[in-house]
Amino acid sequence: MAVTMNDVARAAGVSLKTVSNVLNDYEFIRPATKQKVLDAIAELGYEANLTARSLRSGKSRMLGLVLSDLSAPYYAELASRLMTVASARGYRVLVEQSAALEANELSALHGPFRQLTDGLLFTPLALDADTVADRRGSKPLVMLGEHIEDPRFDLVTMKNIGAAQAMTAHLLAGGRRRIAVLGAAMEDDAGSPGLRLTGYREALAAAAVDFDPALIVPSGWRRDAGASAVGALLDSGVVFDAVFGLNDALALGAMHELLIRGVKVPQDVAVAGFDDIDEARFASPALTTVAPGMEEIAERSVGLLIDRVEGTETSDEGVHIEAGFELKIRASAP
Amino acid sequence: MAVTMNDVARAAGVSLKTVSNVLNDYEFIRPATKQKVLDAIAELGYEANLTARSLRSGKSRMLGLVLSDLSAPYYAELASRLMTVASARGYRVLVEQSAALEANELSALHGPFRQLTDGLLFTPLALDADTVADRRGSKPLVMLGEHIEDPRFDLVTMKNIGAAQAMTAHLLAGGRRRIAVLGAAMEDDAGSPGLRLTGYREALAAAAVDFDPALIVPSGWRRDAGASAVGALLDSGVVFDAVFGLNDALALGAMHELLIRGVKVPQDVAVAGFDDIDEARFASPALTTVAPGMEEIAERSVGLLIDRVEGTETSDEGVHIEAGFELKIRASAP
DNA sequence: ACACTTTTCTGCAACGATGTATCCAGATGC
DNA sequence: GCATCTGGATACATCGTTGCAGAAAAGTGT
Repeated sequence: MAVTMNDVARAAGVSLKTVSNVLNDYEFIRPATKQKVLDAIAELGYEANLTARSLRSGKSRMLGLVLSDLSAPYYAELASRLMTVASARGYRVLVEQSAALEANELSALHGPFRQLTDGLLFTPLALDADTVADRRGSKPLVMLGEHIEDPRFDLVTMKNIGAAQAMTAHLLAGGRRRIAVLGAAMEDDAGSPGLRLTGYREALAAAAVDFDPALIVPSGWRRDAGASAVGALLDSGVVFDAVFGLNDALALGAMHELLIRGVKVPQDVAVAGFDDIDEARFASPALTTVAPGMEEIAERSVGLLIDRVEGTETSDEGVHIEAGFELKIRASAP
Repeated sequence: MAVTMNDVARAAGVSLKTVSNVLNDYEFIRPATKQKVLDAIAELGYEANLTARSLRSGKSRMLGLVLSDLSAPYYAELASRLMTVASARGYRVLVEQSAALEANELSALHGPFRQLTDGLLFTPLALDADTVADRRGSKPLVMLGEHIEDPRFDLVTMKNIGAAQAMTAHLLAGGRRRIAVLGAAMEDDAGSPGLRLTGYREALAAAAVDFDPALIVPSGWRRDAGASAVGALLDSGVVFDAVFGLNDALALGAMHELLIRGVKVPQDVAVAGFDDIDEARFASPALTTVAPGMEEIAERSVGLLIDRVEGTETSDEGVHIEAGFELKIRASAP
């Protein structure tokens, strides 16, 4: 059916292996021979069989991306960029959605997904460092976005603490004193929510503003979670003059609920988010948020992973990359 | 390194082929033998090598999804659902972004991407039917979302015309008479923009409202395009009392621009969109839009493609599925 | 002309699974 | 008692590549 290397070899009057050598840029081939082979390839329309190549070589030129939910705007934008960067280096990205469930994250690390890829970009939400470290096999793994402080892993992340602190400081500078935080559990110390909450507390401390646990509302990270979290807060009668959503979707959901209930943004309550998804710019009012250097994260994480896969990067300790951030001050919290 | 079938065979004291037979549910195996094999598999932690299986069987259990840009919210939500549906049937989805460029769409149809997958879900934006029909190989292809009227292809789409007509009728019923349309070129007849524009014109005709070409603004389909399109319209001095964005991102960008410029939504100008992405519900004001049956589209397109791949669906003519739609009337155009 | 490198090309085995053909043992039929 | 059948297992070839080792050809030095 399909044209194989054998057909090309026959057409070019050389051995099968010579065709392989041409395709793999083997050094010692006479230009004339090479040309014969290339001509035969062009004439027959030969395409290398990637599956066979992959079986033989053990490489698939695919990178795995494990995240909770591709429909979340931050992940969608990140995935899109990661694919573009990977593509430029000749790799494809295979996405696996974990729904932030431990079982799914485990199966992504251990199951067939791992086999199909040369390395993994992993956003752990349910698993802890030790569990991840126990994974079978030894394919490269780059942690993404989450801050699992562990020298065993490569990590590309953002300045969660610093950025949250800067944003909180901005809200404080705007005269806000009762800043509600949506999306973090109090006790939660690892992962983005905990880190961002830490940044928030540091900013409060620096400004000598009291920390009030009543302002901390645990919730999911989607729009509907933000809406119901802020709704519950309003219902509870807790007074607040700003809302810091630990991601943009959350913040936008919260802003929607505030406006629905007649709370003016930013006059009554300022709203800030985190991620700077495209949607934030076009919200009404436009959402003040943290741009966490997604471009940089995409480029460096894919770059690092491919370097690991190809053996270019060899350091024993995990490489640790932290992208810079930028505050985007917009109408929702000027 | 990895455990192979051979190791299992040795451990179980049977032949390699018997292990294969157990894994492939071959009928005639003594329960005792089967158990021995299963025990050995469990003990050694054997996992079938998907690449080898794929080389031998010619199937990869991967479906390709070609779309313009995964970061566009509609596509992100669709891709997420498609993956979930495919996963339930034991397939993975490999995404390829075309950026709506002809070259990329062609390479998705002809290049290595085709090889890696058992079938394609294809959203053609640049290619026409004949070009697609010319593709090499004969792997199943299901057209997605776009309405390429052609019996050669399977197609899962939405009621573009009917839905646009219903939405326009709704705006007319609300007393709007100067409804601007963003995202369509006048002459464009194929594809979603053209079809939705047709629905718009039909609704105008049914209500005996004159069609004014000045109200039709061609533009891209992203938020920034919507913002600049409506900005240009305002600047041009054309009078309008409603905006129909041919997708939600566009409509939301437009709404943002209107509000920025002090135009009241919906009092001065009503805004409607198309797609019902999650963001629409939480916009301020919430966006009136068309829910195009994405759930149904995801389920039926993946179902159809897998049926083709597995040979369950065998009709010679392209199967044609049209999902139902629903108007979501919200505050932006009550 | 001979030994010795270096360049150029080739054959064979292997990657890890599955399809086809076959073989063996026991049951069945007459 | 011998041919026939069927359930249960196996051997071998095969999918389309690449790694390894080595052969053939070409160049080098004396």
